Amino acid sequence: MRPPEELTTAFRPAGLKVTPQRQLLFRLLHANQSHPSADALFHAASEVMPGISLRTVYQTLNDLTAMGELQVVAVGSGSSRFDPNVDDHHHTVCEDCGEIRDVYLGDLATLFPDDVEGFAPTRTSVVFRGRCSRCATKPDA
Amino acid sequence: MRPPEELTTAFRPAGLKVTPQRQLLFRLLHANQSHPSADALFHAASEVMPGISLRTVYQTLNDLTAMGELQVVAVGSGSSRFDPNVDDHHHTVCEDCGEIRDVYLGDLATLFPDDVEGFAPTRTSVVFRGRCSRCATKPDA
DNA sequence: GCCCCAATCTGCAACGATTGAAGAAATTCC
DNA sequence: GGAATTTCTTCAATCGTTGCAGATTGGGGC
Repeated sequence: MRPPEELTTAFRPAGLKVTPQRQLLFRLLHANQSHPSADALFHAASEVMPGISLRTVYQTLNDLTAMGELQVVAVGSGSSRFDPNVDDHHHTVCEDCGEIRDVYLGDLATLFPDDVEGFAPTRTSVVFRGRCSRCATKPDA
Repeated sequence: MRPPEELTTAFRPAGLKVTPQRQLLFRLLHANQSHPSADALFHAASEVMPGISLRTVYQTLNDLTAMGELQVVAVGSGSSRFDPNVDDHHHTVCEDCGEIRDVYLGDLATLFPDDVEGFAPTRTSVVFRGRCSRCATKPDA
């Protein structure tokens, strides 16, 4: 995701308005590595701007995703997580606490088998599930 | 997933009862390669057994998953898809029609980078997104 | 074959995540 | 500063899924 200032100047030509709510969300998302859910972001935003609505958070997240500034990480159960890192990368997911982290892998071009007829993958996503370091050292749950 | 007869004899010792509803679902799921959603399965079951409830379908799917007879495939948006193939395998997902197919990949042990501190993946899932052969030849949407 | 108890079935309400719609408020361009 | 358009908030609705309650049924023991 581009820095807040750049997004500000990118929104206007696209016919989108730059509101205080959006600017706040730009700031909260920029370089955010926590892969927040819409709700997590809503709570973070509410601390700074009480009264902001969850609907606005969803709206802005969708706009940013449509513009290619965000990537949606679907980990399965629960809510979608949003990733301002739109590089070609992958994720680890902690099955205990839900923490998601970015992982960079080498070239995956050779991964897809030759014998799959008529399917040419455009995007490949790899998810590693396990326990994060914090949860691994916790007393057994 | 084991064949219906084996599941029948496996359920009883586990304190689970073998009902007509469950037997039907065993049959509908066995060797089913369509990765059906709960709802799709509900509709298929309803044709054979009108009056069967969606709740029962969910219940049975959850039981089978807990017993390790089914795998849940979370493709992101929409509903969970259930896979009676519990081999170590992966999936292609058609972004047009939602079709899911199984893909067998070689050893992925070397895929996870060494430099990720404190995370040891227990399960790795790879999803290839693109267009299936049928959708690829369709007039542009 | 019959009984009894535990497990299951159905129907419905409730839940979490997300989106639709309407009216009030704010932003942008001139 | 003003008009037009977008966006904000609020509230209801949707979708997928689960919780609950009461009626029903499978199945081991007799």
